[in-house]
Amino acid sequence: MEKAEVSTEEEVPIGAGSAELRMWVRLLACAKIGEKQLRRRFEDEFDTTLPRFDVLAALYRAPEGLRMSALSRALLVSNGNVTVVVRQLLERGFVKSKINPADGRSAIVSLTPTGKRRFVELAEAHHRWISELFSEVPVADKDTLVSKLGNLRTIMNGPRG
Amino acid sequence: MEKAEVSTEEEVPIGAGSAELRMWVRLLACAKIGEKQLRRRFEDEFDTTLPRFDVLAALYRAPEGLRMSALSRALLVSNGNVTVVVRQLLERGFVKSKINPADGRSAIVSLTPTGKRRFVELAEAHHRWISELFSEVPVADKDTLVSKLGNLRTIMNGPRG
DNA sequence: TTCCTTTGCTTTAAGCTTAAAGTAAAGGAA
DNA sequence: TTCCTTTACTTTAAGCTTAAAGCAAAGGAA
Repeated sequence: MEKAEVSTEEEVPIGAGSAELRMWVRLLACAKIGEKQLRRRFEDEFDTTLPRFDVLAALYRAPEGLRMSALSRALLVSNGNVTVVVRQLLERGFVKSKINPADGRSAIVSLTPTGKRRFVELAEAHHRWISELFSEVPVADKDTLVSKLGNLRTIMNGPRG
Repeated sequence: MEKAEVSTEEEVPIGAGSAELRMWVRLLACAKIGEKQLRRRFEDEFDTTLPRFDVLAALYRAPEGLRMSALSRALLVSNGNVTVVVRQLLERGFVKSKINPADGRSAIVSLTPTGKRRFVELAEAHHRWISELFSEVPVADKDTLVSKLGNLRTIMNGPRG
């Protein structure tokens, strides 16, 4: 075969000229490339993962602890996923969990002293990797991207978010 | 309840003032929000997944077919992953695979006529969802982001990519 | 030919992720 | 009290993803 006419309107990659589509494809590519690097480095240098780091980071910013559902919302992942990742951190002694005295259904998760030290260690490396990854980006571009991506996120978080 | 919200950044954690870090956090948040929406819609409306769509898209742009390793490179995923997703599409009759006559180790994967029609259908919906998702973004911002994200991707794909 | 190395792909083990179903506490209403 | 609904979380089934190990063809070298 090899021929098999396409017949359906557009011959060339559908929607190739759309600014929205090109913006999305590029955004996604950047995110994937960066995530891939960070994943590999967390694995190689610290034997941990990005999701675990994300949980530690959220808890570091909340010294009083967070409920599971707050973690889920903050990290944009499902409840079930938080359960899994928090359990791994519990097993490693980086977080602790206690029943919410005000509501027997919910737990309050927070960092242990070991977990705090661990996060500081990971965060320094993380920051270093990010700086390195973007070291060749012109300062003006970084500022533009910080600003425009901030607006974009706000819009994407909107009603149809 | 209702309290316990976490601002996803600038709470004064480590490296809070860094433009690189803020850029990265925002980029990642946008990508996650968008992916979540697309995943749900592909599932709800077409009973398929984003990775399958990505493979169809790559093959649609290569009428002569692609080798597994070319797919892997194009989609930024591992070889093993391509094996899995291509198998699912084979089972559904959307792609076909033949041994590369020039090299008995490699296969050439390409769309079937059914697969072409399927992709056109999915791509139209995909384009519609993206347009909708970004409909409130000012045109100037879209253009800026297309441009700056293009540069960013080039840099990230660089030597330490 | 026989060996060795490289290359292309598949399989496997482990971990991430989600939606949906399940469990259980909370908070009322009757 | 008993029942009902909501809320918080966990479990499960299914699928994505990777790195590493494995297999087999290709392409030489001896």
